[in-house]
Amino acid sequence: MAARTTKANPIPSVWARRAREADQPALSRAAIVREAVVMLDADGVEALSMRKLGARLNAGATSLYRHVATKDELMELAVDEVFGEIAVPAADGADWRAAATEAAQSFRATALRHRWLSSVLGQAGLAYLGPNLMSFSERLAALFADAGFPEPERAIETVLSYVIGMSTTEAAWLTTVARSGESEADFIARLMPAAQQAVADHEHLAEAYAAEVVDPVALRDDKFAYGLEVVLDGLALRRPKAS
Amino acid sequence: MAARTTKANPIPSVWARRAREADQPALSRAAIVREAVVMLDADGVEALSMRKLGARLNAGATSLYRHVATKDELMELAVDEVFGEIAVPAADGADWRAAATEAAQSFRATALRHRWLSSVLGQAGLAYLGPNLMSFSERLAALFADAGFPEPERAIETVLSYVIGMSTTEAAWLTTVARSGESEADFIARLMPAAQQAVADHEHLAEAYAAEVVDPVALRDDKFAYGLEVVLDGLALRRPKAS
DNA sequence: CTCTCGATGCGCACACTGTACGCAGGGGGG
DNA sequence: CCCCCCTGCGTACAGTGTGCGCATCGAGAG
Repeated sequence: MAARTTKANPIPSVWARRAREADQPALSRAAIVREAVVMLDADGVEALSMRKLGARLNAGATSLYRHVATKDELMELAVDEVFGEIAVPAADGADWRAAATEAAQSFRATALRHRWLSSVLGQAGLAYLGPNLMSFSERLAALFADAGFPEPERAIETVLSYVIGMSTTEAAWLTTVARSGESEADFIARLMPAAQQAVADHEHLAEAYAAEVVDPVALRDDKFAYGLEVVLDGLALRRPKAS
Repeated sequence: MAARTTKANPIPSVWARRAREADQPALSRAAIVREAVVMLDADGVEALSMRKLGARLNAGATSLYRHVATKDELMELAVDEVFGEIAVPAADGADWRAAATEAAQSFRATALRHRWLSSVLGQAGLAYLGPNLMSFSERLAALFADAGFPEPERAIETVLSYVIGMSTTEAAWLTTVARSGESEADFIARLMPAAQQAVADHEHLAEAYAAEVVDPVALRDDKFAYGLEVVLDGLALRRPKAS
């Protein structure tokens, strides 16, 4: 029956001819990447499969491969996509510390908003050459060059390493918390007995674990800011004008 | 035919009864973890499967599950295993900078020797409570407490974040290089044209990419040492005795 | 000695993954 | 008008982690 059409339209030229294409902007690399980021944000890196992503876009899994060579390439694109969210202030020369702090905070916020980012970076690093990553680096370079650092890349790598390391640790922690389904404070409370026992015969650690955590979010904010100040102090010592 | 035995011994009580068990120490959690680390080192994190690991140990895939609850747990154990390789000097009070530097270098060396470490840390963080990770943390805490820092954890987290971030980036880069099959210098040489083109209209980046890389290994060593000095300088400013 | 029991290893099966391949259909250029 | 190329998809394959139940074996009880 109906030898011409395989299954979609029983009769050619009916009411809703290609109605789907009208409301869905078909399939495009941009739409795929956007939806992939949404899925990654929602359920983490192990929950993103080509089949599920295709289904979300009203498409078959293998259709995606017309726009994206491979899943790894998709991840590269997703990484570059979220790098576009990081705000690096333009170099205005005056207050490089404030600018660097703002950039670092923006990076951290992005990494915590997209908790899969760090783990993907760990597998592929910053070796990508995506446009957003490029302009991110360029703006950072401009900032530190403008501040008078003779080797801006060194400064960038130092502060970026700190920010990446701290954000990675935080993101991993928050992922663990999220998997438990509890609030961060509840999770900590439930974990405390086990942790204190594990730490019992390590005197310095026991001391560190003794304090009660009242506001975990503020505590993490503080830690990040503290370390950032340390790094920026160390860099300030190396800025020619200063000494 | 031989209704009793399914397939292994055609005749009971023959010459080589249980010969295999004699030379192979059976299967144990320790042996599994050890071999898993070997496989991870050799071919990276995506090449480790329970089937292949089982085969390497003359065992079936599912036999491993008698000793390890899940693959994730195996990875936790592997992480703790390699944390045992990191050498943190005992606190001797005098030269905390030298001790911290040694610990940081040892961490980096371990992370580069086991390049899968960073990517796993990105997925699970330092939330593990394994014994080696515990004593690693304890020794670090002792070191900084002995140096007179009032909040040793803050100092630890700062320097550790830097070290993790830098090591992660390096490990990811080295993994990319290794996949190409070329030496690091050759890979860089081959990449230069593409990189310089991608960087063409970013003036500060172009400047940074202009220099020729003659000894990539030494360059990476330098970068790491530079950033580490920056961080330690920043910490030194906060040590009570110093100011 | 026999009998039983707990620990260990393993084959099978299931649901799921990334992706190669070749076919169908529709829009744009000759 | 026809043709061709681009896009989407169904099928298929090799591989994954792991639950389940059975076979085996060493040790201890009678």
